Amino acid sequence: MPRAAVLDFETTGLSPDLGDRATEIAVVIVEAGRVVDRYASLKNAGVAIPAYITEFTGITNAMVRAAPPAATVMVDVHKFVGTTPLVAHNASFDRRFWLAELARAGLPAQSPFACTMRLARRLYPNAPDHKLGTLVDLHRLPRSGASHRALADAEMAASLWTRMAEDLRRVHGVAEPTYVLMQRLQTCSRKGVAAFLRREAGT
DNA sequence: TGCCAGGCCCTCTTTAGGGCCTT
Repeated sequence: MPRAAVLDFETTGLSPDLGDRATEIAVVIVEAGRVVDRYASLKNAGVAIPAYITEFTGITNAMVRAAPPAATVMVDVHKFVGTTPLVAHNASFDRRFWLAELARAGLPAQSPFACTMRLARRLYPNAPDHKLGTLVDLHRLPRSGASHRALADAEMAASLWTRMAEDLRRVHGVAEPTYVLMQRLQTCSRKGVAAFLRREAGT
């Protein structure tokens, strides 16, 4: 399995277009099915965190006030990720914040995104739902740290990504489940998944 | 003025609507 950077943001809300900001970021680098590096930091974006968000994530205004400036963190994490392709659970959410936070810091965004939620909907259509926590429990993957904190959620998404690559190999007979293959799989129609997998397995 | 996410994905669809998922 090729190198991938699994990303998770905690934020003040759902939309950077409405002024929401990232309060924490974590990136877990996976390579050959193993975690080989980690980055995590709270970020001081100079905005207040709504009480319901603090209740949800455990991240307080005092915690982000003591954190490095948002731009500093983005410079660091941008360097950390480099050209490694990105992965996130419900990537459309993290991608919007990734682009918005990089733009605010004056940094270019080049990495592609793959989405563990879209992949899971195709590989595990009968799961009770496709929330990250449900899928982690379904596959009995480890839960480390507090849910709804960036590093714990990034670790869980990384475990899920690795598990999906394993399942492509072991269950579906795909010899080499590359990042690009998984990115293509996530855009298959539901009816097209079986044919795609048969084609990739050469059967 | 008042309201406010957005993209995916299914279906009783495509001249649309509503649930899911992220914080």
